[in-house]
Amino acid sequence: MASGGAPTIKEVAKLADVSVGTVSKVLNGTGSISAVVRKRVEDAAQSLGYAPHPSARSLRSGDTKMLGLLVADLSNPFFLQLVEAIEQRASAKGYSVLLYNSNEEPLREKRNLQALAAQRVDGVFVIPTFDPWPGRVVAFSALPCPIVQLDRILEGFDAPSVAIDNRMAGRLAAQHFIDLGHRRIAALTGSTEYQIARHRVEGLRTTMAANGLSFDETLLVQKLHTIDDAAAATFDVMGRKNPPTAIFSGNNHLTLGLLKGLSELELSMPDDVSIAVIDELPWAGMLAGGITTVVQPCGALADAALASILGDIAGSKVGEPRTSGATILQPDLKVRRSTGPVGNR
Amino acid sequence: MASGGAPTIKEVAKLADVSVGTVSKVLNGTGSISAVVRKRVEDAAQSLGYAPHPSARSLRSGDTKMLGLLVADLSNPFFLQLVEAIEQRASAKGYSVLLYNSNEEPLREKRNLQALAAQRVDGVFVIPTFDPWPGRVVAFSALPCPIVQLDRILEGFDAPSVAIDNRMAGRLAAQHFIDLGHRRIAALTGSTEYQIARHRVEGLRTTMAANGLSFDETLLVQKLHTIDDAAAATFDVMGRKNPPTAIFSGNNHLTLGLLKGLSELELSMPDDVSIAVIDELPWAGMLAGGITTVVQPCGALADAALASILGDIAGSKVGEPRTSGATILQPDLKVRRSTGPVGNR
DNA sequence: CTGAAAGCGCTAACAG
DNA sequence: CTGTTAGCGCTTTCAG
Repeated sequence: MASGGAPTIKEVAKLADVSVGTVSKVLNGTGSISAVVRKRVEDAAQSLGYAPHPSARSLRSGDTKMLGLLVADLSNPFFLQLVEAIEQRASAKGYSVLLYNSNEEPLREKRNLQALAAQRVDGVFVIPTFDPWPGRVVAFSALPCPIVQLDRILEGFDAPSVAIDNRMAGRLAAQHFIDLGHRRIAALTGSTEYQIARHRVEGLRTTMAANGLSFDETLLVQKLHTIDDAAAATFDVMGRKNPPTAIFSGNNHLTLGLLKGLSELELSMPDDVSIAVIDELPWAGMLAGGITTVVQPCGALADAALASILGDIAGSKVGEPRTSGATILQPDLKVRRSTGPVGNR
Repeated sequence: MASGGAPTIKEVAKLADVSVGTVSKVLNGTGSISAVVRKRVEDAAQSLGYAPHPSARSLRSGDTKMLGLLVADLSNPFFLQLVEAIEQRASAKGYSVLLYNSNEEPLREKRNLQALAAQRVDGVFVIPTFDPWPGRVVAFSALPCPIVQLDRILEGFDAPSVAIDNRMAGRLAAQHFIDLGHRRIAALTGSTEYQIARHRVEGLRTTMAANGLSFDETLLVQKLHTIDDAAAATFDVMGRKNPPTAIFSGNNHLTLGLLKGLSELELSMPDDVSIAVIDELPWAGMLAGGITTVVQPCGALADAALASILGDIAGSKVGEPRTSGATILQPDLKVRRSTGPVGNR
């Protein structure tokens, strides 16, 4: 065995009896090369199993063909779907994905960002953690590459973003409930200090109002965080003398608590109460009939995010300013058997 | 603004009024440097926000500080937990993780492997897809870096592996059932052409035998793949004149089908039937009482896998042969309320 | 159309 | 102890 490591462009050149420059041109399709030489080079590269050394390529060309993916919480099924969709599309475009999970820990997000910044990736997708850390927006802004925010949009961070119309998400659920005759609707939601939760609740409210209904504010349970929070809230509202006939859950996490609460109360859907939630729980199909869900178009979100990054990458070459538009896609209501007409009680 | 790009070692050298070699030594802790110079260099690097260019570093040193993670199916909650555990540990050791999802598609695994091979990562974790593709073992063996197989072990692929004792997993479940008085035990399992499923069933069988019981082979439903397969199998066995009092599910996927089947049959656990399954479903807590589960020690698996890779990386420097031992860890039975004593029917 | 050579940023040998 | 220098493998002018 002659050489220990992987074949270099030099060896290809020697085998094809041309210069390294020529090999590079052939393999990159730059410059003009005669057919015979092209063939010789391609054969030589093929027979040696040559692949260009990424570090050497990057060092010259300045790009890395890698994209960073900074996820607030991998165990959130919705974020995971986003990760899957992005990985697939990035791969198809010839990019590799560097994955960082923040696990909803601000400190971890900070460290991940530092690691990412040192990596010289060509672009970054970020789903920010819920809780901020000091200097976060500044740190994100200082990234020397295109960045796109997904789902959660940071206040004051002027970078492109891709998310759904969260007001519409609330509206779809509310209208569905109303169409089924529900009037007493409860809502479980996170802290409305954050845009997402606020918009979702706004959607509920405006749709109720548009139908001439007023939202019973005592049935709006906010600032819920943990699964147990949501379960407790479920206990609370369903235990009142005049309980709601329908419950809305504002995210994946709270839905788990809602289901847990209902299960412990031995209430069944939709007979005892109708529920509609935001974000698909992939395994909810095991519940007979499934759960009526406002689903986000993960594929389209990933497409838009990747387009934003790649457009920015191309744009940066001609010195264009970083685009910072907000892409807003529409969610979709999937009606399943957790919701039914009111009044069988 | 003077320079457009990120600061280089040269600029640090100029600012600190030393040579680039000295800067390199200070920053890498190699060679011996006087305290004053060290301080000057560190300050200069600090104030410029200098971070070494990874491509340049890699080109010289030959390593990339990146690890590849080739996952059969990201949407499998168990694999996802493994990914989370590995990412966390790799990050802590200063490695970045390149993620590739095969989505159980052999072709995608093949393409991912090619991409990975071209990336010159320092090591690879692989959870192979269930179905093979022509030349798979050869392709994996040709990787020019340490590799470790996780969970699924490829027949004929002589590389280090980390997995649990799958026979023990079957034994734990069987013994638990038997202790509760169950005698008619059904099992849902994948194709026993694969080691994992085979070992799990073996564990069931030997434990039954050790307790003087014989396994009713008509209650062993093999070659199940989809969720609907498992649901149909559940319908089948529970619909017999003499149905089982307990059901075992061999993996995450089949558990979903089992739950779906039971839900549609309106059978409840553990009153109508006890169930015990392999692999945690993170969201199963919403089912009142949870599901009795044989859990795999994800953290320990990740630790072992990383140690194997890093050990191999260190080893390869002194020219040691690639270690190819199989690390086998023990699973753990978490008893919850889906199992109960037999005979309340 | 093809070859020669510079140099991306860094590390490691070798001089001093 | 510190500086100088030769490349790592590749792309890209610039000559021919």
